[in-house]
Amino acid sequence: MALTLRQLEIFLAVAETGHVTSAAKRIHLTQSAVSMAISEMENILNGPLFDRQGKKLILNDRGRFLLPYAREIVNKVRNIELLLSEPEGELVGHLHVGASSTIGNYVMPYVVSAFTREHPKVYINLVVGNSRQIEQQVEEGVLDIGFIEGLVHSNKIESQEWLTDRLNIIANPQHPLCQKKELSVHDLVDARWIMREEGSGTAEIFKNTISKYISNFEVFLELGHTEAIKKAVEAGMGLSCLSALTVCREVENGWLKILHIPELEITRQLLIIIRKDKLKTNLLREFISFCNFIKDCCQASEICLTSPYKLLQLLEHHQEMVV
Amino acid sequence: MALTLRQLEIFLAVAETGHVTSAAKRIHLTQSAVSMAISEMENILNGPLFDRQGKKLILNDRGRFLLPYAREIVNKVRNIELLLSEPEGELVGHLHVGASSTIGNYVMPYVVSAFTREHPKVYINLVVGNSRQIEQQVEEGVLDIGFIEGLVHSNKIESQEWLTDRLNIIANPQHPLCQKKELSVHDLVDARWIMREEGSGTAEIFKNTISKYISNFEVFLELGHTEAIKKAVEAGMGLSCLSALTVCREVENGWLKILHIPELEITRQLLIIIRKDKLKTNLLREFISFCNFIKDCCQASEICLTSPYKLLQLLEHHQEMVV
DNA sequence: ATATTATCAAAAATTTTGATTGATTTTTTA
DNA sequence: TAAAAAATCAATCAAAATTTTTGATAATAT
Repeated sequence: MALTLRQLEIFLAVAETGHVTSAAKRIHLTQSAVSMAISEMENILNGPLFDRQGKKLILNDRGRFLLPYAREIVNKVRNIELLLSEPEGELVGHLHVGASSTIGNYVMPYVVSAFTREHPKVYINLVVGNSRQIEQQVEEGVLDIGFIEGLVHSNKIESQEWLTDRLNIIANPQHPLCQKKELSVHDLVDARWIMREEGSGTAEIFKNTISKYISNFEVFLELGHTEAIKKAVEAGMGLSCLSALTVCREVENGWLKILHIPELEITRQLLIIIRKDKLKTNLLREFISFCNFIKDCCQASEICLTSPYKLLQLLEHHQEMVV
Repeated sequence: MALTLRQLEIFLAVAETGHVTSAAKRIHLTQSAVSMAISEMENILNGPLFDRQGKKLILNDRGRFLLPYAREIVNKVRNIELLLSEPEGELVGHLHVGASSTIGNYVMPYVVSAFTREHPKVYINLVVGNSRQIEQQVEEGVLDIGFIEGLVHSNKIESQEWLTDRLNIIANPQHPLCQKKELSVHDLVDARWIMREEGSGTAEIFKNTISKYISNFEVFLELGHTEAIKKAVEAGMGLSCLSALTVCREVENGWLKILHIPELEITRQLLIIIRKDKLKTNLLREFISFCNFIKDCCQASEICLTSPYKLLQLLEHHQEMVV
């Protein structure tokens, strides 16, 4: 690669003015520097780019061919410099975000879409996996930031508390237990349970907790997907226990009902995780503060992010605060 | 305009290798020059482009944002240089050609050797992969041209039809079915099938097609390599279905026989793919026209490229036409 | 006669190198 | 298994090499 950007710039100036001297003035160089740069280019490209008509330099076919490319390339580099070097300017960048399954499927899509709506030049790549995988990829540096349930294992990672998730026991609204007020664990003895299969963190926590109260606790049906479980519960096949984040929309619409049982009020902390030694770019800092804002709002208003619409409401609020 | 093309090149090398030292080797600079160039860029762009993890340099969001632009710009300038600096006369250059497995193993070697025989100063690097990989590398600009079976996914790529491939059902010549004239699908009910294992495009197409006619279609033996399958069929272990390109030599020599079954006449289009915005150098243009010539000849004469010798015959014909 | 381009050697700026330092990773040893 | 030693790597600095730019001059066109 022998051509330089400088040469392309000089070429543009000459092509556009048609004169070496005026081009030199335009880009604050001496006439001699411009002349030499052009002949160097013609050397590199193995042939002339201009027809010399007396004192004028007029593009020949090769020069005409080069012109649009030179323009495009120079413009592109200028744009990039502007975008990346302006610290106060518009936010740009490619952020790699990871989230565990529940967060990744039920929360992050809204967060990501709201954030990119505010910062259209930002591209966010959302990776969904289990908490272990996400943590590992954050540690490796593949991901800039991760959102997980549960604990952090690596000592290279720092975490901060994000939203609090609640495990809800859900039932079809026509279910007999929904009619009763003041439920207790003992009302659940004869219930049929529909749960995620072995390996789900949510299911495990719930089984451990309820086993303390109900000795012969047994799962009636195991399903592989959260959505399938909700459908089964809606259909009245039994009860289940799922993250509030995954069921709040159905609850709002009255398709499912939550059974409040004092002994089984299980909450768990969602965490934001980042490598300790990670240098926070503007973009990353901004994204974190955006997430923290969402956290504050959710805590204050007990709102659950059931729709992009709700998040947008929060955002307007955010805008006001910024202004 | 502070950034230079050199810096972008260096940035690419570091981003792609993840290390300063290996990047330096790749572009024939010292470790120190590379290190300084990167920090100079980070200066110009007012912030880091990499996370330093011990000895590794991993792109951060700003670096990832820059990467595709850097690639594009560097590629563009390289293309322009190549194109404009190419002298008339003897063809020279390094062509990067990719081909999917069948084409790459059974067709391209002949094409490449014939082409370089005509143009001894040309070096061709032939990469074999699956169609997906080849397409991606053509899109990235790693490959100048690709040859694939199946469809193009990227909208940055233009394709043109090349040879037509046929799936042939093959049998040992002593196989009872070879004695019969006028075969139909129903004659295959009791056949033993030897196929490529799960994941082979060819095997998949065939299974889908024959399942329409034979309900309990079952594979008797799965093997990992095309050559192994041919050997097994030659040994009389059963029938198989393979691309005509891979079996035509054995068929010509009488080691295998093709069973023609009207319902199972499966053909598929082989494609030549190139980035839409690729500047075609003399070399690339010449290579494409060479491939098109081969296509025309194969269509006209129903010849299958079973040997370098046959291709040479075609070439003599080509020479005549040129002269 | 004036203005302009091309060319040359000298000056200025920049890129690259070689050597060194400090950190991290891998291998060896206890 | 843990500690010590060796090897590897990135960053930094000053010197060297290279490239770019200048100032002066010759050649050419209006």
